[in-house]
Amino acid sequence: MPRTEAENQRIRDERREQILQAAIQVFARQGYAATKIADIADAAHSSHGLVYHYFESKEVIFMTLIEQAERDAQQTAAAALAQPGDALDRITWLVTRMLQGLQRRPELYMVMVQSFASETFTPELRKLATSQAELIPATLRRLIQDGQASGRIAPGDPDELATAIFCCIQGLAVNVLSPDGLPVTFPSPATLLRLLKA
Amino acid sequence: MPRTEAENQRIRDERREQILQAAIQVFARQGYAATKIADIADAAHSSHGLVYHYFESKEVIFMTLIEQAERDAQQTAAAALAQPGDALDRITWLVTRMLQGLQRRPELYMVMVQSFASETFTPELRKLATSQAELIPATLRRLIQDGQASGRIAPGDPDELATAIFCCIQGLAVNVLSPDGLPVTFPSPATLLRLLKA
DNA sequence: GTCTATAAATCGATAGAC
DNA sequence: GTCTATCGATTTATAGAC
Repeated sequence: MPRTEAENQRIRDERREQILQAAIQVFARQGYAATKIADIADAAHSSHGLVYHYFESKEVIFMTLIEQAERDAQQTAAAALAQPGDALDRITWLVTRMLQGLQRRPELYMVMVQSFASETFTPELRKLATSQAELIPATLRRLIQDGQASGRIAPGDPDELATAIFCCIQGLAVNVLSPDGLPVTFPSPATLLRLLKA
Repeated sequence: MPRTEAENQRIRDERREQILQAAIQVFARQGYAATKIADIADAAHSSHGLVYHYFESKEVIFMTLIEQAERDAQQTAAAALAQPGDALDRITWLVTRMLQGLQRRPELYMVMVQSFASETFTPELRKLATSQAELIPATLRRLIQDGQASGRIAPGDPDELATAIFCCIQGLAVNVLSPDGLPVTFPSPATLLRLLKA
């Protein structure tokens, strides 16, 4: 009794996702260049031939992950702006959410960091990475300006403050995934938001 | 007329240093794994054969740079603790110095980040990297505790605060060197130290 | 749908000429 | 002291069997 087409489709979808999940784990910890297709295949419990059956190249796999991360970031940014309350409430929500995301899935943040930290990627990927890298800081900056206008956030260059918060998040991503790194003490949202305290 | 031995030595020293400086530029921007010996040779205006005349392997070059960065960090940490004034003055000095270093030589910070951000290095190098990665946060933590004891620094988990400051520095290193990154607005020391404001 | 075998290209490292 | 030529190992990607 042959498999139905629907079941084949399900198997393919699962395998593809399995490979992507394996890839993000390895990319985040070894970096793109140091990651071999065989590493991804091993982590996905498949042969390396199968990886090429589902993806054209190593770069396409990475690109797929970056696109995924970008959609995630766009949703987060939009949700932050739509949050109830005033600007400070929205920033608090945004920072809290990113810190949570960082603890739950640090790999996603780490591949984003890598995507715009290396000169070796194709222009296409770099363009995607940089546009993404600007999204969160831009959102933060805007909210900080709003909060300063209403007096709930202390004065100071919004650009500096947004950069400080964003860089802290990125630095955390690097540290959490550090192989033999001692356990990182995550700053609470409240701690980070001291930067903005009026 | 043959070259004197002293002159030969000078030539060798210069070449070696030239290769190291070329290497740190390339490593910081492309990452260790993506960097080819040929890239370093090109940047140093030499052949790749010559690079191997001065260094055993690619890893030894990287290791040499990390050791250099580690000595630098140790001196900085020691100097911070020996600074006049109270704990807050010392932290201010330390943060200011790191931010300056980051603007003058971001490559040094970037290779440090890379050294403990990847699983692919030898245990020896990893050990060096992690011990270094702990040095600055530990110094910060200690100074924060001192400052809190004397009341000049606001209460709060010293570990969280030290992590936040340290991660921000590291995140900045990544962003400054981002290839097509828009110019990064460096937070001033005062901005960063809002985290500690009593 | 999955695997093994292999082709093709790349890169770290060495040898030897000048 | 510096370079070019080359070896050898690794790795991306493909072809074909099951």
